Amino acid sequence: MSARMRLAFMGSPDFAVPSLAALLDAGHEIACVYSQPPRPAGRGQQERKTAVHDFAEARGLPVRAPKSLKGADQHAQFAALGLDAAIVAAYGLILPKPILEAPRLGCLNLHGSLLPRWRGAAPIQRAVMAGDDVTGVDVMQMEEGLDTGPVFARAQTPIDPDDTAGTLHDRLSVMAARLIVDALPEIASGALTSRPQSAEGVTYAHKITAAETRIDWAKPAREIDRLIRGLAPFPGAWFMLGDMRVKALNARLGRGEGAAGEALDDAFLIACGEGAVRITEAQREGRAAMTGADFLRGTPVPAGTRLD
RNA sequence: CGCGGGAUGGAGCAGCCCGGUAGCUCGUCAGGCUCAUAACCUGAAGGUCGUAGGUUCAAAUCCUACUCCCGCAC
Repeated sequence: MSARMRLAFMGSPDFAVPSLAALLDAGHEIACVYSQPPRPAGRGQQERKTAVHDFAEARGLPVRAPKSLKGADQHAQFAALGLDAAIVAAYGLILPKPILEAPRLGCLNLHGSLLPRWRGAAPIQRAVMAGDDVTGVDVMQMEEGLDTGPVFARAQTPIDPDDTAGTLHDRLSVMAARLIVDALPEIASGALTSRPQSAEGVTYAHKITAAETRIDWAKPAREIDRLIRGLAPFPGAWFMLGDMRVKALNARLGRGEGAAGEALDDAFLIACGEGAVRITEAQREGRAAMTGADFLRGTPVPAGTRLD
């Protein structure tokens, strides 16, 4: 049994939950959980706690949800925890230098890409959208730069043609959990040392903007297929079917040529600027997501239909 | 109380405005045909139309409250 360490866990969305759970299961002491503050979100603008926040409370862990970590107060409170290390996973806040340096081993970040590729906010989605054939998770020593720190350990996984950001996200979050639990004792003992990131191959995974989620059927099928899978299940790539907004939540490359946006058969094969894609999962506004076949049963899209 | 859509046999939907025998596309089961690359034909089973009230001779359909789900916005 490895040494029990005193940690802080800093994370917000679903991605981070398995890691927190794994650290607890491994017997580490989680002195405090940091998460983004609850915000009005979802329907009705209800205040919602983050996934990590909910999980931490359910496990009886103390939670802090400051709007920012700037300021001497925050620094002092954090330092007072007397940590061995802080594990950071998709926290969503910049950590100032005093925070980074407070724990004995500093702050370790779990990042969903093979650094230095896809530094930043949306690495998983960007990897799928770019058509990468492999990705992974890294554990790195955090520094002041954005995901620039030296890497301790990494786990890789191929991106399959039917992967979506969602399937990849789930896989990577589990991989991240295993990775940090395995690496932590070795980092503490010095058995594992970090390597600086390569200066080459640096890319930034910018946040997804609303503008890029609309499908432009004039683009090549290859790109549209990746866009659909990269934005699924959230926020979803979409198009207009008449005056109805429809999200395409999964797709695969198909065969065929035609006017961009034209349905080439009755089974959701849509012509793109070059080639065609078959939509295999879709969601109409106000309705639940469903398979392409189910969607078509209630909302036929006969050959010749034009999508926008 | 941010805006909006939805809840109808196992799945996806129509019907609701203009109350009056519950329909479509599938699936399932049985039989036939026969080989199909999300086959075809015939027949059958399966629904308290989200919940609770109200109006009415009569409510899936009109009114009220409630529950759950989803899209946008964030």
